[in-house]
Amino acid sequence: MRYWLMKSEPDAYSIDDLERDGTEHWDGIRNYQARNLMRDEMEIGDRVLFYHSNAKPPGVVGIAEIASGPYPDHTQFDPEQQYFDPKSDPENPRWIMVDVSFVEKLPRLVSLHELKEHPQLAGMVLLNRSRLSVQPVTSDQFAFIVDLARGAVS
DNA sequence: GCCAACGTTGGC
DNA sequence: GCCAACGTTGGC
Repeated sequence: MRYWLMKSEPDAYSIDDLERDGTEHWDGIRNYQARNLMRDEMEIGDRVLFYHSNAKPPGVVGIAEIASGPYPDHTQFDPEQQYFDPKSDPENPRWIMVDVSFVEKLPRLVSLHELKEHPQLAGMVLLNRSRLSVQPVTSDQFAFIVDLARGAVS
């Protein structure tokens, strides 16, 4: 199993929205690196740290899991949609998405500020090339952050 | 709202 | 293929 971190702006879609919905398709990814990870690396059952970006404060708020393989993101073909891509060929869709299911909310938010304080996490993609909205985390990083939220480490 | 970092586009 | 211009992300 692999581990991931996925960002969402809570004003657009929060962990509470995912808890309510249970499962949601992760549309709107328009970055090739993020797309390639979803298309080539993710597997059903992989665990995801749900991260609130552009939030006060930004941080990890919950756990989700990958619930489908990759399939075309329909929003790329709809001119009414924010994520419309006129250059994408319906015969060979440029953008894909996966389904994500709610697992649990963490007992507390682990803020970006707090993540930066732990040398164990210094290698996180989030803390280095922070713009990727879908990024891998190691099993150790994943476990450490969940332990932080649960008060099992400090 | 600012702006640094980064990604994409397109002229050459 | 280079790189300047432009657009987006996301912390602050």
